[in-house]
Amino acid sequence: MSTSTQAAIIADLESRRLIAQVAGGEELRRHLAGACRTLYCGFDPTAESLHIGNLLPLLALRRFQLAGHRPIALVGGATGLIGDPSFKDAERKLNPAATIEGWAERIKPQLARFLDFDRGEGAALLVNNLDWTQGCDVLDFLRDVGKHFSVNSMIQKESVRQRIGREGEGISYTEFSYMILQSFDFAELHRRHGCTLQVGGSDQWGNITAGIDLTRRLHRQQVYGLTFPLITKSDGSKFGKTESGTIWLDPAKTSPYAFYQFWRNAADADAGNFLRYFTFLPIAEIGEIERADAESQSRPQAQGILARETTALVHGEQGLAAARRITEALFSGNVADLTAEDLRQLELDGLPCTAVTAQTALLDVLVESGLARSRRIARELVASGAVSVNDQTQSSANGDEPLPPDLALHRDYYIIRRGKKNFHLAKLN
RNA sequence: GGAGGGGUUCCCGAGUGGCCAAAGGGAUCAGACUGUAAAUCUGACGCGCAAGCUUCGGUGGUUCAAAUCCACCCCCCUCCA
Repeated sequence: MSTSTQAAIIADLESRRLIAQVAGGEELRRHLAGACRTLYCGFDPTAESLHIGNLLPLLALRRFQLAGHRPIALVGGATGLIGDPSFKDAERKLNPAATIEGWAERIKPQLARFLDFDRGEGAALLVNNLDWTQGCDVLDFLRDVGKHFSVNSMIQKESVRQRIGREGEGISYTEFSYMILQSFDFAELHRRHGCTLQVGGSDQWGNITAGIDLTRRLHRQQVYGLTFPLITKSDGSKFGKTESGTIWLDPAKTSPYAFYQFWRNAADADAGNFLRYFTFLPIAEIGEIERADAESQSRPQAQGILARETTALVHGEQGLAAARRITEALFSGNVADLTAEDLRQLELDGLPCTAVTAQTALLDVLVESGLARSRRIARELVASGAVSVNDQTQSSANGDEPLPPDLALHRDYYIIRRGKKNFHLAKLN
């Protein structure tokens, strides 16, 4: 690995607009040049799977590794027990320790998937901060670590200020201590593995700088920090959520098809940035895509490329193939052309499927499939012409009728559609 | 422990005895226009085909009638100790 590559990581991140804040500035750039450095990013187990909000830092670790550095993915088995209060407007309820532990175990392989653990001096590491926090003696911790923190400066941090200053919500001592734990992680990773850089979302700035301070005080060593920008959407809505909720990385929770569709539906104004943030395409190529889309009067290419790249990254070529098969079948084809095999494959590929009988009324199919929340809503949808079965728009008259048997594709399947892009398979049995 | 302020439909937030399934905003859904985009416009948004039924932290009470009044309880916030 050449020197220039290792140093170029910062320029690459800059060109992708991935740098929000840097602790160390020019010094960090020099530090990264010419040697394989160790950096880390933490991921708390707050659910049974990571979600696309975690994708940006995860991919960044990979970018650093590709540039010749050594990434450490940290699972917050300990910090997950406490809960990060940063920019959260309310105290969160504690989950049982066993739950957190289970989540941590499920998250590990998701982290591992993006990193290379067999790469000589740059080989990635997967650690759990529970390993050095669990047996920690309270008195020792307060004396050796706590003494380095000033509550005065802790309450100044922007990340917790709203919880302390404003009316409405307070902050427990538990959550307030989170910063100390995360700081200790950084210092400990420096001691154990020579880690000199922590990266994270910009909401982590306060925790990262606190860790830099602690490492200096504890080990008299200069370490660095770098944060990524908060991902925003052009319309101001929250990134990473859809009607159906969070976009997870676990294919059992968000199918590759749903994942693909999420990206495919990115707004024009966001697509370019998302390509920079979430793919490894060269920056010049991304610029070219943007230029072409801006000039062309027809449908843009960016979203399709974005969806293919990200889906392949997270779900592999097989997942991508499945996602594209479903997309092809539903959006560009004539469903009548689908073979029995195709339909079976759609079900296997993860298109949601519900079993129905020859007696189930359309309204009930809509409710059972989750396409409508209640029969009353289902009725409304049908009345407004939002529901189609095998490409045939249904009218109110059909609501209480079962799906006509002669309409079943290959005697077995119906493709139920609500609105423009919500599809569901109904299987006759 | 003391004093004060609160808990309303997914969220924010009005409502202080009937006109309340409950204002307004947001989110969401659908339709129109499009390109599976954005913006815009229209409609829906507790459950029910309907009659009607079930909601306003919990329980019990007052009343012809309660989200609104009373009692007790639970939870949250602020300040003091």
